[in-house]
Amino acid sequence: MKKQERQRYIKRLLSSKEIERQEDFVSLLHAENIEVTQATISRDIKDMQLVKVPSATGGYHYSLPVQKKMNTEKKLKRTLKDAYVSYATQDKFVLIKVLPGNGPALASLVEAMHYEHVFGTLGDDSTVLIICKSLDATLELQQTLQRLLSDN
Amino acid sequence: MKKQERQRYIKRLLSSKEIERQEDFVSLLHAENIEVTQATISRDIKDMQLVKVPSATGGYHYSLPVQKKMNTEKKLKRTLKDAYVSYATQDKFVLIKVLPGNGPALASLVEAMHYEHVFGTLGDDSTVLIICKSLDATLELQQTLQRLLSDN
DNA sequence: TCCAGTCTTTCATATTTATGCAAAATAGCT
DNA sequence: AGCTATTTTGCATAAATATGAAAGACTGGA
Repeated sequence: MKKQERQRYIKRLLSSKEIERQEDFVSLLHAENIEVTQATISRDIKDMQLVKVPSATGGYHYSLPVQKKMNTEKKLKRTLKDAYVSYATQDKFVLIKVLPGNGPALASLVEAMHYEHVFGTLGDDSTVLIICKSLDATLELQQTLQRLLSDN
Repeated sequence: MKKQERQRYIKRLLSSKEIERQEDFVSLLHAENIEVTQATISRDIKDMQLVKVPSATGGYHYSLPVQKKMNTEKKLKRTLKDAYVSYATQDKFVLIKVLPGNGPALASLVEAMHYEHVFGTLGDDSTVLIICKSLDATLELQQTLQRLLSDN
Protein backbone atom coordinates (compact mmCIF):
# COMPACT_ATOMS: atom_id res chain seq x y z
CA MET A 1 0.00 0.00 0.00
CA LYS A 2 1.60 3.16 -1.20
CA LYS A 3 -0.80 5.76 0.08
CA GLN A 4 -1.02 4.40 3.58
CA GLU A 5 2.71 4.25 3.91
CA ARG A 6 3.02 7.82 2.80
CA GLN A 7 0.39 8.89 5.27
CA ARG A 8 2.32 7.14 7.98
CA TYR A 9 5.35 9.18 7.02
CA ILE A 10 3.26 12.28 7.10
CA LYS A 11 2.21 11.53 10.63
CA ARG A 12 5.78 11.05 11.65
CA LEU A 13 6.79 14.31 10.07
CA LEU A 14 4.03 16.07 11.94
CA SER A 15 5.64 15.28 15.24
CA SER A 16 9.20 15.87 14.25
CA LYS A 17 9.06 19.20 12.48
CA GLU A 18 7.03 22.35 12.39
CA ILE A 19 5.40 22.07 9.03
CA GLU A 20 4.04 25.30 7.71
CA ARG A 21 3.06 24.59 4.15
CA GLN A 22 1.96 21.63 2.12
CA GLU A 23 5.03 22.11 0.01
CA ASP A 24 7.08 21.40 3.12
CA PHE A 25 5.60 17.94 3.17
CA VAL A 26 6.53 17.55 -0.45
CA SER A 27 10.16 18.41 0.19
CA LEU A 28 10.48 16.46 3.39
CA LEU A 29 9.01 13.41 1.75
CA HIS A 30 11.28 13.98 -1.18
CA ALA A 31 14.19 13.81 1.25
CA GLU A 32 12.94 10.36 2.22
CA ASN A 33 12.72 9.35 -1.40
CA ILE A 34 9.00 9.60 -1.62
CA GLU A 35 7.86 11.61 -4.61
CA VAL A 36 4.53 13.35 -4.42
CA THR A 37 3.00 16.58 -5.51
CA GLN A 38 1.26 19.20 -3.45
CA ALA A 39 -2.06 18.05 -4.90
CA THR A 40 -1.66 14.66 -3.33
CA ILE A 41 -0.65 16.16 -0.03
CA SER A 42 -3.73 18.32 -0.10
CA ARG A 43 -5.84 15.20 -0.50
CA ASP A 44 -3.93 13.35 2.18
CA ILE A 45 -4.54 16.20 4.53
CA LYS A 46 -8.21 16.05 3.78
CA ASP A 47 -8.22 12.27 4.30
CA MET A 48 -6.36 12.45 7.54
CA GLN A 49 -8.27 15.52 8.64
CA LEU A 50 -5.15 17.40 9.52
CA VAL A 51 -5.54 21.06 10.30
CA LYS A 52 -3.42 24.11 9.76
CA VAL A 53 -3.18 25.78 13.13
CA PRO A 54 -2.22 29.42 13.60
CA SER A 55 0.48 29.15 16.21
CA ALA A 56 0.94 31.58 19.04
CA THR A 57 4.26 32.68 17.61
CA GLY A 58 2.70 34.12 14.50
CA GLY A 59 3.16 31.32 12.02
CA TYR A 60 1.11 28.32 11.04
CA HIS A 61 1.67 24.61 11.33
CA TYR A 62 -0.13 21.45 10.44
CA SER A 63 -1.41 19.30 13.24
CA LEU A 64 -3.45 16.24 14.05
CA PRO A 65 -7.22 16.59 14.15
CA VAL A 66 -8.93 17.75 17.32
CA GLN A 67 -10.99 14.64 17.76
CA LYS A 68 -8.11 12.23 17.49
CA LYS A 69 -5.99 14.24 19.82
CA MET A 70 -8.72 14.28 22.41
CA ASN A 71 -9.26 10.59 22.14
CA THR A 72 -5.62 9.82 22.39
CA GLU A 73 -5.17 12.00 25.38
CA LYS A 74 -8.08 10.29 27.01
CA LYS A 75 -6.57 6.87 26.47
CA LEU A 76 -3.21 8.07 27.60
CA LYS A 77 -4.68 9.41 30.75
CA ARG A 78 -6.51 6.22 31.48
CA THR A 79 -3.47 4.09 30.85
CA LEU A 80 -1.33 6.31 32.99
CA LYS A 81 -3.77 6.20 35.83
CA ASP A 82 -4.21 2.47 35.55
CA ALA A 83 -0.66 1.41 35.14
CA TYR A 84 1.50 4.09 36.65
CA VAL A 85 4.06 3.02 39.21
CA SER A 86 6.70 5.72 39.41
CA TYR A 87 8.80 8.05 37.37
CA ALA A 88 12.16 9.71 37.33
CA THR A 89 13.94 12.18 35.12
CA GLN A 90 17.55 12.80 34.26
CA ASP A 91 18.87 15.14 31.63
CA LYS A 92 16.52 14.91 28.70
CA PHE A 93 15.02 11.63 29.80
CA VAL A 94 11.80 10.79 31.50
CA LEU A 95 11.59 7.22 32.69
CA ILE A 96 8.22 5.89 33.68
CA LYS A 97 7.75 2.63 35.50
CA VAL A 98 4.44 0.94 34.87
CA LEU A 99 2.73 -2.30 35.74
CA PRO A 100 4.11 -5.22 33.74
CA GLY A 101 2.74 -5.44 30.24
CA ASN A 102 1.77 -1.78 29.97
CA GLY A 103 5.00 -0.33 28.68
CA PRO A 104 4.41 -0.72 24.96
CA ALA A 105 0.87 0.57 25.10
CA LEU A 106 1.84 3.64 27.06
CA ALA A 107 4.80 4.32 24.83
CA SER A 108 2.73 4.17 21.72
CA LEU A 109 0.15 6.49 23.20
CA VAL A 110 2.83 8.99 24.06
CA GLU A 111 4.04 8.72 20.52
CA ALA A 112 0.58 9.17 19.15
CA MET A 113 0.29 12.46 20.97
CA HIS A 114 3.05 13.78 18.76
CA TYR A 115 4.25 16.03 21.50
CA GLU A 116 6.25 18.88 20.17
CA HIS A 117 8.95 18.39 22.77
CA VAL A 118 9.48 14.69 22.46
CA PHE A 119 12.33 13.36 20.43
CA GLY A 120 11.55 9.68 20.84
CA THR A 121 9.77 7.09 22.92
CA LEU A 122 10.52 3.54 23.78
CA GLY A 123 8.57 1.05 25.85
CA ASP A 124 9.48 -2.37 27.16
CA ASP A 125 7.30 -4.54 29.34
CA SER A 126 7.24 -2.32 32.38
CA THR A 127 9.24 0.76 31.53
CA VAL A 128 8.77 3.66 29.19
CA LEU A 129 11.62 5.90 28.25
CA ILE A 130 10.82 9.26 26.75
CA ILE A 131 13.63 11.27 25.26
CA CYS A 132 12.95 14.97 25.04
CA LYS A 133 14.48 17.52 22.75
CA SER A 134 15.83 19.79 25.48
CA LEU A 135 15.94 20.25 29.19
CA ASP A 136 13.09 22.71 29.10
CA ALA A 137 11.15 20.26 27.03
CA THR A 138 11.70 17.65 29.69
CA LEU A 139 10.27 19.92 32.30
CA GLU A 140 7.25 20.67 30.20
CA LEU A 141 6.61 17.05 29.50
CA GLN A 142 6.88 16.26 33.15
CA GLN A 143 4.23 18.84 33.88
CA THR A 144 2.01 17.50 31.16
CA LEU A 145 2.23 14.01 32.55
CA GLN A 146 1.68 15.19 36.07
CA ARG A 147 -1.40 17.02 34.93
CA LEU A 148 -2.73 13.91 33.24
CA LEU A 149 -2.14 11.87 36.33
CA SER A 150 -3.66 14.28 38.76
CA ASP A 151 -6.61 15.62 36.91
CA ASN A 152 -10.08 14.20 36.52
CA MET B 1 -13.93 48.16 20.42
CA LYS B 2 -14.63 47.22 16.85
CA LYS B 3 -12.33 44.30 16.38
CA GLN B 4 -13.26 42.52 19.54
CA GLU B 5 -16.91 42.85 18.85
CA ARG B 6 -16.45 41.42 15.42
CA GLN B 7 -14.49 38.53 16.81
CA ARG B 8 -17.27 37.87 19.22
CA TYR B 9 -19.65 37.68 16.28
CA ILE B 10 -17.29 35.34 14.56
CA LYS B 11 -17.34 33.02 17.51
CA ARG B 12 -21.07 33.03 17.52
CA LEU B 13 -21.20 32.27 13.85
CA LEU B 14 -18.86 29.37 14.35
CA SER B 15 -21.33 27.57 16.49
CA SER B 16 -24.42 28.37 14.51
CA LYS B 17 -23.40 27.56 10.96
CA GLU B 18 -21.04 25.36 9.06
CA ILE B 19 -18.62 27.87 7.71
CA GLU B 20 -16.56 26.64 4.83
CA ARG B 21 -14.75 29.66 3.52
CA GLN B 22 -13.53 32.95 4.86
CA GLU B 23 -15.81 34.66 2.41
CA ASP B 24 -18.69 33.03 4.26
CA PHE B 25 -17.74 35.01 7.30
CA VAL B 26 -17.69 38.11 5.19
CA SER B 27 -21.22 37.56 3.93
CA LEU B 28 -22.64 36.43 7.23
CA LEU B 29 -21.19 39.45 8.95
CA HIS B 30 -22.48 41.61 6.16
CA ALA B 31 -25.93 40.26 6.94
CA GLU B 32 -25.44 41.57 10.46
CA ASN B 33 -24.36 44.93 9.13
CA ILE B 34 -20.73 44.44 9.82
CA GLU B 35 -18.57 45.25 6.83
CA VAL B 36 -15.22 43.55 6.54
CA THR B 37 -13.05 42.12 3.87
CA GLN B 38 -11.62 38.66 3.59
CA ALA B 39 -8.22 40.04 4.51
CA THR B 40 -9.44 41.08 7.90
CA ILE B 41 -11.12 37.76 8.44
CA SER B 42 -7.89 36.02 7.60
CA ARG B 43 -6.18 38.04 10.30
CA ASP B 44 -8.96 37.44 12.77
CA ILE B 45 -8.65 33.76 12.15
CA LYS B 46 -4.98 33.93 12.81
CA ASP B 47 -5.57 35.94 15.99
CA MET B 48 -8.22 33.63 17.27
CA GLN B 49 -6.32 30.58 16.13
CA LEU B 50 -9.29 29.13 14.38
CA VAL B 51 -8.66 26.15 12.17
CA LYS B 52 -10.13 24.87 8.95
CA VAL B 53 -11.07 21.29 9.63
CA PRO B 54 -11.64 18.74 6.89
CA SER B 55 -14.96 17.30 7.94
CA ALA B 56 -15.83 13.64 7.67
CA THR B 57 -18.45 14.44 5.08
CA GLY B 58 -15.95 15.68 2.55
CA GLY B 59 -16.11 19.41 3.08
CA TYR B 60 -14.27 21.78 5.31
CA HIS B 61 -15.35 24.04 8.13
CA TYR B 62 -13.81 26.48 10.49
CA SER B 63 -13.62 25.57 14.13
CA LEU B 64 -12.26 26.64 17.47
CA PRO B 65 -8.66 25.85 18.23
CA VAL B 66 -7.71 22.43 19.53
CA GLN B 67 -6.23 23.67 22.74
CA LYS B 68 -9.19 25.74 23.73
CA LYS B 69 -11.62 23.01 22.91
CA MET B 70 -9.69 20.54 25.01
CA ASN B 71 -9.49 22.90 27.92
CA THR B 72 -13.11 23.78 27.76
CA GLU B 73 -14.17 20.19 27.58
CA LYS B 74 -12.01 19.46 30.55
CA LYS B 75 -13.61 22.18 32.60
CA LEU B 76 -17.03 21.17 31.46
CA LYS B 77 -16.38 17.64 32.50
CA ARG B 78 -15.14 18.66 35.89
CA THR B 79 -18.06 20.95 36.49
CA LEU B 80 -20.50 18.31 35.39
CA LYS B 81 -18.97 15.74 37.66
CA ASP B 82 -18.81 18.11 40.56
CA ALA B 83 -22.19 19.67 40.32
CA TYR B 84 -24.43 17.24 38.50
CA VAL B 85 -27.68 16.32 40.18
CA SER B 86 -29.99 14.98 37.49
CA TYR B 87 -31.22 15.56 34.03
CA ALA B 88 -34.27 15.17 31.87
CA THR B 89 -35.13 15.74 28.25
CA GLN B 90 -38.27 16.64 26.42
CA ASP B 91 -38.58 17.55 22.77
CA LYS B 92 -35.56 19.58 21.89
CA PHE B 93 -34.71 20.42 25.47
CA VAL B 94 -32.21 19.05 27.85
CA LEU B 95 -32.66 20.18 31.40
CA ILE B 96 -29.84 19.64 33.81
CA LYS B 97 -30.18 20.09 37.54
CA VAL B 98 -27.01 21.03 39.34
CA LEU B 99 -25.93 21.98 42.81
CA PRO B 100 -26.96 25.54 43.68
CA GLY B 101 -24.67 28.15 42.24
CA ASN B 102 -23.34 26.03 39.41
CA GLY B 103 -25.92 26.72 36.75
CA PRO B 104 -24.39 29.78 35.15
CA ALA B 105 -20.91 28.30 35.04
CA LEU B 106 -22.11 25.10 33.46
CA ALA B 107 -24.24 26.93 30.96
CA SER B 108 -21.41 29.12 29.86
CA LEU B 109 -19.14 26.13 29.45
CA VAL B 110 -21.72 24.41 27.30
CA GLU B 111 -21.91 27.55 25.25
CA ALA B 112 -18.18 27.79 24.96
CA MET B 113 -18.10 24.33 23.43
CA HIS B 114 -20.00 25.73 20.47
CA TYR B 115 -21.73 22.45 19.93
CA GLU B 116 -23.00 22.17 16.43
CA HIS B 117 -26.34 20.88 17.63
CA VAL B 118 -27.11 23.41 20.27
CA PHE B 119 -29.38 26.28 19.52
CA GLY B 120 -29.09 28.01 22.86
CA THR B 121 -28.22 27.62 26.50
CA LEU B 122 -29.49 29.20 29.63
CA GLY B 123 -28.48 28.73 33.23
CA ASP B 124 -29.98 29.89 36.48
CA ASP B 125 -28.69 29.12 39.92
CA SER B 126 -29.28 25.40 39.87
CA THR B 127 -30.68 24.55 36.46
CA VAL B 128 -29.31 24.58 32.95
CA LEU B 129 -31.57 24.46 29.97
CA ILE B 130 -30.08 23.50 26.65
CA ILE B 131 -32.17 23.96 23.57
CA CYS B 132 -31.11 21.80 20.65
CA LYS B 133 -31.71 22.33 16.99
CA SER B 134 -33.53 19.07 16.35
CA LEU B 135 -34.64 15.90 18.05
CA ASP B 136 -31.65 14.02 16.70
CA ALA B 137 -29.45 16.77 17.97
CA THR B 138 -30.96 16.34 21.39
CA LEU B 139 -30.11 12.70 21.37
CA GLU B 140 -26.57 13.38 20.34
CA LEU B 141 -26.10 16.00 22.97
CA GLN B 142 -27.44 13.66 25.58
CA GLN B 143 -24.87 11.10 24.57
CA THR B 144 -22.11 13.63 24.65
CA LEU B 145 -23.05 14.67 28.15
CA GLN B 146 -23.38 11.10 29.29
CA ARG B 147 -19.95 10.39 27.95
CA LEU B 148 -18.50 13.33 29.80
CA LEU B 149 -20.13 12.22 32.99
CA SER B 150 -19.13 8.61 32.78
CA ASP B 151 -15.66 8.76 31.43
CA ASN B 152 -12.40 9.37 33.22
C1' DT C 1 -7.20 70.89 19.46
C1' DC C 2 -3.27 69.00 17.22
C1' DC C 3 0.22 65.73 16.94
C1' DA C 4 2.95 61.35 17.27
C1' DG C 5 2.63 56.77 18.06
C1' DT C 6 -0.03 52.58 17.77
C1' DC C 7 -3.44 49.71 15.96
C1' DT C 8 -6.61 48.28 12.42
C1' DT C 9 -8.39 47.96 7.90
C1' DT C 10 -8.46 47.76 2.95
C1' DC C 11 -6.56 47.08 -1.53
C1' DA C 12 -3.91 44.59 -4.47
C1' DT C 13 -1.53 40.73 -5.04
C1' DA C 14 1.50 36.86 -3.80
C1' DT C 15 1.17 32.55 -1.81
C1' DT C 16 -1.04 28.54 -0.65
C1' DT C 17 -4.55 25.11 -1.08
C1' DA C 18 -8.25 22.47 -3.50
C1' DT C 19 -10.05 20.15 -7.39
C1' DG C 20 -11.76 18.62 -12.43
C1' DC C 21 -10.13 15.74 -15.49
C1' DA C 22 -7.16 12.51 -17.82
C1' DA C 23 -3.58 9.24 -17.11
C1' DA C 24 -1.47 5.80 -14.38
C1' DA C 25 -1.48 2.43 -10.95
C1' DT C 26 -3.71 -1.16 -8.31
C1' DA C 27 -6.98 -4.68 -7.26
C1' DG C 28 -10.17 -8.20 -8.34
C1' DC C 29 -11.90 -11.19 -11.24
C1' DT C 30 -11.78 -15.40 -14.61
C1' DA D 1 -2.01 -13.45 -17.95
C1' DG D 2 -5.67 -10.41 -19.65
C1' DC D 3 -9.56 -7.53 -18.77
C1' DT D 4 -12.53 -4.34 -16.06
C1' DA D 5 -13.52 -1.63 -12.24
C1' DT D 6 -11.74 1.16 -8.70
C1' DT D 7 -8.40 3.99 -6.61
C1' DT D 8 -4.75 7.05 -6.69
C1' DT D 9 -1.92 10.48 -8.83
C1' DG D 10 -0.26 14.46 -11.51
C1' DC D 11 -1.12 18.35 -14.26
C1' DA D 12 -3.12 22.53 -14.82
C1' DT D 13 -5.67 25.76 -12.86
C1' DA D 14 -9.40 27.51 -10.05
C1' DA D 15 -10.35 28.82 -5.53
C1' DA D 16 -9.09 30.24 -1.12
C1' DT D 17 -5.96 32.33 2.06
C1' DA D 18 -2.19 35.33 3.66
C1' DT D 19 0.32 39.50 3.62
C1' DG D 20 3.11 44.04 2.28
C1' DA D 21 2.15 48.57 1.98
C1' DA D 22 -0.62 52.57 2.25
C1' DA D 23 -4.49 54.73 4.28
C1' DG D 24 -7.56 55.41 8.05
C1' DA D 25 -8.93 55.28 12.89
C1' DC D 26 -7.93 55.69 17.64
C1' DT D 27 -5.18 56.99 21.89
C1' DG D 28 -2.99 59.68 25.17
C1' DG D 29 -0.43 63.47 25.78
C1' DA D 30 1.04 68.64 25.37
